Amino acid sequence: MSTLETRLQAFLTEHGLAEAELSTPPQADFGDLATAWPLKQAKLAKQLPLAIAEAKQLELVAEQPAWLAEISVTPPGFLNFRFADHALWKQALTVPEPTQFTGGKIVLEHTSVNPNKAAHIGHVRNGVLGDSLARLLRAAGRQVEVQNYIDDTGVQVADVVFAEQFLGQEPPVDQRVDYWAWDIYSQIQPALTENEGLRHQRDEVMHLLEQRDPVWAARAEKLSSAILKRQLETFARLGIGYDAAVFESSILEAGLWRQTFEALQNKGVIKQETAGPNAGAWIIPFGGTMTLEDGSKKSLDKIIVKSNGTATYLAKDLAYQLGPAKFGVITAPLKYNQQSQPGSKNPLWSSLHGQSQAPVGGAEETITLIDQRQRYLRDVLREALSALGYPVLAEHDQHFSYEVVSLSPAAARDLGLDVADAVQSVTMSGRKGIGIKADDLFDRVRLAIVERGTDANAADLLTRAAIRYTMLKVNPETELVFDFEEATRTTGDTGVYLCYAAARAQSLLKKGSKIENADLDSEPLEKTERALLLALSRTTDVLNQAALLRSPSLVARYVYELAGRFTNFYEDPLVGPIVRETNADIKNRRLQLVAATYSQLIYLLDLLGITVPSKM
RNA sequence: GCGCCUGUAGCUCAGUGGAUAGAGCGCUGCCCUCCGAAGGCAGAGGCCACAGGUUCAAGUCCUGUCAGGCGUACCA
Repeated sequence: MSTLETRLQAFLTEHGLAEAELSTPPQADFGDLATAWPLKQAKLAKQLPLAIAEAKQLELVAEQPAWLAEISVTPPGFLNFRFADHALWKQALTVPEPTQFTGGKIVLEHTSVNPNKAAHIGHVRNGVLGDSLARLLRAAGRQVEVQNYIDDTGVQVADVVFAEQFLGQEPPVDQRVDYWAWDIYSQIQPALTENEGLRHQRDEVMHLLEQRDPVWAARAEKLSSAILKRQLETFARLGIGYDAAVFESSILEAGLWRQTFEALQNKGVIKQETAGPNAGAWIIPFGGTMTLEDGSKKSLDKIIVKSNGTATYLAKDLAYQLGPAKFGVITAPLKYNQQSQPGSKNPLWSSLHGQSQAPVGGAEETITLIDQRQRYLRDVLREALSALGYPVLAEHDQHFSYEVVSLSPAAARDLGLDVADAVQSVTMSGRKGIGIKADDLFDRVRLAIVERGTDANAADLLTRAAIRYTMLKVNPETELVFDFEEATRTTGDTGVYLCYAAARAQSLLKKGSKIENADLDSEPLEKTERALLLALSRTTDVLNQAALLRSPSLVARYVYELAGRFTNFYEDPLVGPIVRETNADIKNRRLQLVAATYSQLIYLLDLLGITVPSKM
């Protein structure tokens, strides 16, 4: 069914206002939607905008459809439209559903935390955005496969495995392995920076991992598997699961990197430098140099294989992108094992020592969700795809970029850091061990919720709601300055408030008598009633916009608005208390509004991965 | 140097070229003998970083300046 907004747009197009853009008027009494079309036309038509508006008004009123109650004009030349209440009712009581998109499979990669440390709040932003985007795209009819890429052969894992040997430390039994690794990883960094010999040893470890040396590969696997297990549990607390875990080691073992390397050579995309600063390395030649502040010069070519023979992150990512897990233009077999995953009924296809075929990969389109620092690398990757002869695939690879999470000075001090007063925010750094671990945050948020007397099950769900909403309500391109006081808040513009609104609605429905065939138009609506009704009727339009822009944040902000409208209605002395209303028609229509609000809130919150506890 | 992102209330953030720039927190007052006070109402608080430009109309678009962050690493 077309929405009221699209019907109005079509109506205007029929009457020569094809370019009319609709917006919400600043005051509800002007109308439900308005256009400034007459103002735009004034110069072209050489008439006063008000005159144009009034002429157009007459023309439109002559053919005014039943679903429009009023077409009015306000200075200096706005055309305003008010929908008929019965049309709003019809729209609001229809289950919202975004327009269905067509297209092949989307492989959406998110989370992808290095399996060498505990997940921190920056990873949480990634996972929440990714999981919510997957839900939104699926609601809009797309087939989405969510992959978690496990970089188990990279330098970060090498660092911890090496540190484990070098520092002679074993993961203690009484401590979480991901927390232990977090500390070990940052502890080894200064030594690696200062001591070149040590660095060489570490590089040798990395080389052995890449060559799949049995001893070192086994060590790395033991560690990274244990850490990954913890990370999956962490994300499960937010209701985040995956369709597949694709391991870098399996990509190497399947020979995908070797094939990619050959293709890059054959197509002349890369070349080996014989002289200069990059001697011995394989590079994508961009040419040119840049001059640093100290006057020294640096090559702008991008290294694919280091002079010591190990591949860079970009190289392995290219093999992943081209291989069967994503676009599948390089067809070495990649096999999987089916596993259970925490907090999800769906199985997880894991490529680690995979043994069977699985319905993974074969993407028409890929979305890679990584923070904006990776922008340049994603651009280079797309350029390499193009150069290899896959310009269409390059276009079908999208980078969903978001800004990092940094720490407020208070949050940084909370970690024991010495922060100057003038500092605005503190960047997290895994290498320095500066950051807030996801589970630590969850525990603190949960504690704040439990302190209000919430039972365990509800507290878990509310924690999830609070965290997810915190990450979603902010525009992804805005740096998120994290603060404990704000994150643990249970009032105001929070996920808890959204759940509260839904819980109130549900409780009201339990107490109110059964909704019969109410005469919805028997008495005029109160202002807050109509504002709520109007919001309910707009939901499908908002979802369409959000799906088109691939913006879960848009949904999040709209849910807050909807919850606010409901609260205004609920608290309105002209409306409540509803269950004591004596006029049956009015009571029933109000309960009808509550029912619609409740089902829409549940539906929208589910798109955000938020489940409302029935009691809180 | 070059490239990308961001400058909106004390703080954290919303804001389709359109009408009187919004929310939460914090601050000041109110409101539970009535449907869940994790709520609501009212108030104070804004040269929308700055300067030009485009436009009937600019927080929004363009140019420049300033400030912050990030990238431009044989780290991912």
